[in-house]
Amino acid sequence: MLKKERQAYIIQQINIHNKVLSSDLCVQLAISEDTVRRDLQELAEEGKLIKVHGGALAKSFHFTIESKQVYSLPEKKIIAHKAIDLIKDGMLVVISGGTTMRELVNMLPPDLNATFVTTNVPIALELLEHPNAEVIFLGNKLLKSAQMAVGAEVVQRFGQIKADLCLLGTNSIDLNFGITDLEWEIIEVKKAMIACAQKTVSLAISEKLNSTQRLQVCALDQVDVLITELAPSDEKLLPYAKRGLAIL
Amino acid sequence: MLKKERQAYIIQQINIHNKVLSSDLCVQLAISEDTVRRDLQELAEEGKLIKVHGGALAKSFHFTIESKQVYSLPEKKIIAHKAIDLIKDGMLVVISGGTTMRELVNMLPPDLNATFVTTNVPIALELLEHPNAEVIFLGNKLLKSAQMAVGAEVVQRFGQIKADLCLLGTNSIDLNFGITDLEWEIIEVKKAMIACAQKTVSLAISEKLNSTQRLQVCALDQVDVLITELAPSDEKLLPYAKRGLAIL
DNA sequence: AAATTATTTGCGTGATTATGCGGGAACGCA
DNA sequence: TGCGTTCCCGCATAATCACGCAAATAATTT
Repeated sequence: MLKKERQAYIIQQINIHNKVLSSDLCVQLAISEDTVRRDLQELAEEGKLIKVHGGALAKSFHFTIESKQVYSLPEKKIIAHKAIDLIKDGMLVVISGGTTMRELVNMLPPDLNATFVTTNVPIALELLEHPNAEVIFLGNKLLKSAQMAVGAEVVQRFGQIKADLCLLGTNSIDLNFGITDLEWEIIEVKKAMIACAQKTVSLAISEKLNSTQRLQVCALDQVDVLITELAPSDEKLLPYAKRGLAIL
Repeated sequence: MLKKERQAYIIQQINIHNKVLSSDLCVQLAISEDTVRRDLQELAEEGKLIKVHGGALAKSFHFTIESKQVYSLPEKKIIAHKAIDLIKDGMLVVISGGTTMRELVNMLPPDLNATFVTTNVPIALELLEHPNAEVIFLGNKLLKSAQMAVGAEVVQRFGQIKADLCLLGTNSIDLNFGITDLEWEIIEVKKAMIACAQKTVSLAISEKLNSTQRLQVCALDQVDVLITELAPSDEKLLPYAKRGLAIL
C-alpha cells in the first residue's frame, strides 16, 4: 500500500469520526506505530489534521462533539475485531445494523475484497468508505427507528441470495428464547438474513446475554457463532458453548 | 512493445485501480523499473496521473479537497428554499443526490407529510431525520463515487412508480445538450427518475449553467422547472425561459 | 542501401526515501 | 508517586529514485 493511499485513508477516517487513534490505525493498516505517527505528523504539518497524544483530531473539531463518544466503547471494538477474522476475501456477507457493526465496518482492513449486503442506511454509508468492498443495499420502505429497510420486498430479495456469513447485531440473546427483538418488521428482516446465510454469527456485548424481548428472531440452535467481549473461556459463556455454539 | 502502447496500458490500469505500483508494472510489461519510472514521470508531466514514491495515483485521487462539505454555500440554501415550495402534502417525490439536496432535505418543514423516493444513501439518512417524511430507498448495488444505488433493478423499480415530482441535482445543464453527467450508471438512474415523474425540476447553481459533460441525461424540453440561486429575471436565465422552462 | 542522427532502453552507482526496531524520555491516569 | 502508554531519536535495512553511460532500436539523411 502506498503512503499517499494510507494518508488518504487516515483523512477519510478523520472526516467520519472527527478523531483517530494511532493504535487503531496501525492495526487497520497493518503497519507499525512509528509509521502511523510519522504519517499523522506529516498530515499535521500540511494542516490537514491536528495531532494529539495518542492519535489525531479533525481540523474542524468542536469540542461539543466530544460527548458523542458513545461509538467507541472498547467492548465493541473487541467484538468487532473478533468478527473481522471470520470475513475472508471473496465472501458474500450479510450484515445488520447497530453501533457495533459500525465499528466493525470501520475497522475492516482496507485490502479486504468482499461483498456486503445490508438494509441499514448508516452501515451502507460506512461501507461505501471502504476502498474495496462491494456494497449491496436491499431497499424498500425505510423504518425510521432502526434506519433500515423493512418489508416483504426486502425479505423476498434476501431469499434470492446465498450468503457465506450473516453478522447479526444482537439486542437480546437467551438460552431458551434464542435471539429476540422488539419490532415485528425488524424480526422479519433478520429472519430472512439468517435464512439466506450458511453461517450465522451473533455479536453481543455481555450485558445482552440472558435477556429477552417480546419477539423471537430465531432459536439458539440457528446461531453458529457467538461473539462477546469476554474471553471464550468465561463462565458466563459456558452454557452457550454446551448448546453447541462456537464462542469467540 | 511500443512506448505509446505501454503508456496506454498504464493509463488503463490507473483508470481501473486508481493506482499502480512501479514494481507491478515492470513485471506485467516485462521491462525494467527504470523504463517504468520514466514512463510514469512522462505521464505525470502531461498531467495524466500523479507520481508518488513506489508508483502513481489517479488524478482524481482527491484527499485535500475533502473540506468542501464543511462550507455549505448560501447559494444552495437559496435553491433549496425555492424548491421546497414545490413540495405539497401527500406528494410522492423522487429525489436525487448531491449537497444541494442534502441542504434541501435539511430545510424541509417538519410538518410536511410527503413520501420521498431516493437511491442516494446520504440523502436517505438525512430524510430519516425528518419526523413525518416517509422514505423509500430503491436499493441494489451501490456506486461508491456517487454513494447511490444503480443498475437495472433500480431502473425497473422506478418504472413501477408514478411520482408527482422529480428533484434533480444537476451537474451540467446546457441549452443544446440538456442535462448531462459523467458516469453511465448514474445517467441510467436519472433517466428513470425523470421518466416516472409528472414534473421534473432541475436544481443547479448558476455556474453549472451552459456547461456540458460527456453523457446526456435528458434533453432540455424534458425539464419543466429550473431553479438556480439567481433571480428569475436574471438575463443568464432568459434563454432557458424562452425554451419553455419555468424559472424559479 | 548505407550512414548518420536521434530516441529509447537497461544497467551500475550512489543518493534518497520509507519503514521497523530498540532505548530512553515524556506523558497521562490512578 | 508509580505504571503503562505514547513519543522521540538514532540507526539498520530495504526499496525506490536519479544520473550518467553504453548498447540497442528507430528515424532521418545521404
